[in-house]
Amino acid sequence: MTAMIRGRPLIIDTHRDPNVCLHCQARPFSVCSVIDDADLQRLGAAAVTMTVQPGHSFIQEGGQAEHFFNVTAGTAKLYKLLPDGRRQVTGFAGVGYFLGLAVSASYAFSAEALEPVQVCRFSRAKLRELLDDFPALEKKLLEVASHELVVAQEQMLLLGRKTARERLASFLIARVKMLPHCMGQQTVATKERIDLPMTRMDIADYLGLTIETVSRTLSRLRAEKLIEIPNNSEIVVLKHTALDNIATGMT
Amino acid sequence: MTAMIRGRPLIIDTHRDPNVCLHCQARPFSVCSVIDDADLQRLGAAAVTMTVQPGHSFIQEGGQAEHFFNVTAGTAKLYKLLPDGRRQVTGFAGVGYFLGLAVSASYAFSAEALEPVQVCRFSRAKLRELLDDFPALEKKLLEVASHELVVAQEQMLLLGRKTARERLASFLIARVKMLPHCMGQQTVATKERIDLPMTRMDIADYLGLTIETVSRTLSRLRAEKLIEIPNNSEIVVLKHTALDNIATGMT
DNA sequence: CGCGGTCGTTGATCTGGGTCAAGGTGGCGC
DNA sequence: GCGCCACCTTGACCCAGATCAACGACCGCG
Repeated sequence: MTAMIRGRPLIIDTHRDPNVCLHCQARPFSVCSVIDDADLQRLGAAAVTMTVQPGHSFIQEGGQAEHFFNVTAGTAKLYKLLPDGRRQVTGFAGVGYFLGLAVSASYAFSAEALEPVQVCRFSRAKLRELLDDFPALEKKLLEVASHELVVAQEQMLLLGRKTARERLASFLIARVKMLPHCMGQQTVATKERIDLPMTRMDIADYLGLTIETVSRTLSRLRAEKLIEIPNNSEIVVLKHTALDNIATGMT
Repeated sequence: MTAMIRGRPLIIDTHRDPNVCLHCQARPFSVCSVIDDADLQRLGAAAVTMTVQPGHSFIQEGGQAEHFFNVTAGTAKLYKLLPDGRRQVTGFAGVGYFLGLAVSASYAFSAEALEPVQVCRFSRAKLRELLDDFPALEKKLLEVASHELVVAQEQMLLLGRKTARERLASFLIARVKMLPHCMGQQTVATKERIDLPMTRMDIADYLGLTIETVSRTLSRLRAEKLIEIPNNSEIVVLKHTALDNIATGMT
């Protein structure tokens, strides 16, 4: 059982149920989905679960890359810094996200919890063992990495060539697409509610903008009745297709 | 032997030496390096070699992703387009570069030859077979993909947060780093000659700038005696460390 | 309930890099 | 050799988004 001690950055869970993985709600969304139920105990034995409090980091850019992580709850931001403090958020890691793929000796980015984050931590050596024993896991990781690459290229297009308006629209549409798919018909006017665990500053650093531009642009989209902003951590997409057209540069 | 027919975009080599891979000069730089000499014939049999003339594409964004490619000679640019023609070059693929990692049904980017490019082409099915038979190859691909991800994150930092001057400096330093390492001592004043197979337009599209800004910024670096520009396809780095400081935002 | 602090919004102004425009340059074919 | 054409450079001006500044909204705490 995980001890939930407030005020400490990391809480490492020492008394583990050998069947944690079997009941893990993150499994269907993560690389662990390729491991059979029968083998899950091996996986569980190799991992340590950790809780990271908001604002605290569990990966530091440039630090020794000794571990791999799998997010099982919450959201973290991944970012790189320049010496003078300029920040680029390279992504947000939600449930199921696999972190630490960088094979070099040190991490290429930092990871900081936005909400209380729970992760499974694997040592480099343990992961290697698992990969040798479960080729399906290695295949899955290659698949995940390939997908990440596609996403990264899309983000390069955004950062290099899109306007502020297009960047915000792209961000909102991407967030809508990662909502648990509702089964009902998708109409043009369907209300889609997005949860934003990150601040405006994080969004700005993700989109290569300033906080003021993010704020102004969202205000304008609201004035145009494309979105609603019920509160700072929620946005409702009112006109999905219109926003999608803006996102893809068709407006 | 490869027929070198000018004026056609793609030349597919049909009469192949079963030992092409054994003598391939690109092997040490490519994923093929993990395959034993004894198994190289299998690899060679699975591949078709192709020559692509400058200006011609061998991968189209959105097209059916049926093949994987390994560059064995020349350089290609990889890019994504917006509907109105805005372009983002996501990378340059030189000798040894493995292309097509995207596991989805269609390619996420286009690839166009800058110089005559030679590639080995594998069908999706053949590659899958090879991956199943040579786990080392799969490991290597995961390693390559992970490295690509690190590079992509670095490029996001560049596109999102660096100034034009820092972008050009980063580009030049990255090019210097991929030169065949000369064994001599690296001094601050060491002349390092970079070959640029791409146009200023390609560089601009890679760095998220316009052609004019690239030109102006290079002129300024030349005026400051940090670089020399003997001709349009070559740049000599005169002050590596000064340029490196600019690249990393320390100036 | 008031206070301080963080986060977000909005307005005024500034500027790095984009846009528009006008040459320069060099390689290639005839 | 000469002219064409693609590529590059340089200058003048402009604008999207950054910067600077002020204020508002919300929340936890004493």
